[in-house]
Amino acid sequence: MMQANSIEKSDKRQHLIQVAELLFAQHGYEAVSIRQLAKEAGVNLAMISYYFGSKEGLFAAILENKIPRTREKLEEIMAQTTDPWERIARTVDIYVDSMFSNHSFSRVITREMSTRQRPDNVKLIVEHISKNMRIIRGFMEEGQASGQFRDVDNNLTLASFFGTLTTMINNTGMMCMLSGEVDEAVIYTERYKDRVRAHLKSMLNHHLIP
Amino acid sequence: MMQANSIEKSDKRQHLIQVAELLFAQHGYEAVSIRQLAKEAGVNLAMISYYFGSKEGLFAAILENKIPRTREKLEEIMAQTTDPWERIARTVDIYVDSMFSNHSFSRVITREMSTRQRPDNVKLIVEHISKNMRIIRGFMEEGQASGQFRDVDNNLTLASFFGTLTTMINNTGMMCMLSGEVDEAVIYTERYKDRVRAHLKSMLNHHLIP
DNA sequence: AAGTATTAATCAAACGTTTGTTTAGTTTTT
DNA sequence: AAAAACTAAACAAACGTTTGATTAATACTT
Repeated sequence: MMQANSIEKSDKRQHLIQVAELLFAQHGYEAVSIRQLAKEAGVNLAMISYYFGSKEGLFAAILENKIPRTREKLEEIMAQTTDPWERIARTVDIYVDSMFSNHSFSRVITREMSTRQRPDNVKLIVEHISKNMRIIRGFMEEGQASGQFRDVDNNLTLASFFGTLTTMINNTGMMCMLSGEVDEAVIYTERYKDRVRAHLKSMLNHHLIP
Repeated sequence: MMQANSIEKSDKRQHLIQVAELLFAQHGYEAVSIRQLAKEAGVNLAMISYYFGSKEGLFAAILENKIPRTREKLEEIMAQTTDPWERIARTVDIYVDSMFSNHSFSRVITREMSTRQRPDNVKLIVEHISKNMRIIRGFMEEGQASGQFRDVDNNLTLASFFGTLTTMINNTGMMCMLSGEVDEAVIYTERYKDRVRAHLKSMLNHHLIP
């Protein structure tokens, strides 16, 4: 009974987080008012300040739930494989998968990251992501140390990798117009994900391996 | 004094555009209020609606001034060179130059493009940019037709090209953290631009040329 | 176990700003 | 005198946050 209660409580808080994640993903952070949010979640709008202190606090709570996932998968790669190129290839698989599966929220994150507003959120995001990027850079450095990889500009290579994905996700409008496609949903199909994976692997392969 | 006034007046519209471009670039579109804008420009805030109809109209006026430049340069390439790879290489030069020189405003544009808000502006931007991208894709297709280029995924290659640049410009925070750099201004130095040019050319070269 | 005191959760209403836009009137140009 | 340029003030809507009261849950005392 004490357990049941605390679960219920954390459930409401969690519910608010889930609804917020969905709405932020659909319309962007600043486009969603806490009134809209509270209405959609079926709670009083004062509860947002009550639970999270502020709208920004709510956003931070969402982040806290989301970001650690990718890190774990990268560490899995480190544990399971040693070959530098295989590590890169699996990294591509992981990132395409996680960013396309959560494309709406990925858009919120990358958009928020590029904003100069709300520095607390920006700092949180940038720190997490660049930590992951350092791991990937480690993969490249190992390949270079063993002579399997070219001595490329690693940081800019990361920018190309990350930038390809964010462009696909944030600028669906442009990608569709390029493809002569009208339905944006096509971008998020499995078939398209395969294309992105193949492209990134091919490009990085020719870039990294002499 | 009378002369000075009349000159100022005829220039007032243009002055408003210039100040707005600067402020939007510095803080982003929605972060700049028309009050702040009018104050900075030294005009009454009603003049924005008077001249441009709305804040959004002002933004459109800025775009109208800015975007055509790159197109002209691409057409210059088409006129001056025929070798596919040389065309690509010169395209890299042009884009690195124009996006880094106007990095603040480029950020506004790419940010605005990825927003779902303000569809009129988005449409305007996407149409212009994807028209340019089509030209660049034409360069790649010619290289492929003549057998000099690999048969890569052209649209995704464009995403990598464009994404690399926008990531450099929009996510300076992440790039700095990766480089262990504290001063963001370093990203926009000539030395850095050279690095980006070299990276993009090298990557695209290995990607495109067998 | 019953009753009381404390704390947590919830709510409706209002707060004080800020936003983009419009009005109604004045000054300046033509 | 007609038209264009300009202004101060007001407008209505939206924003995130706070308040003060009410209900539900928990702890403590007897």
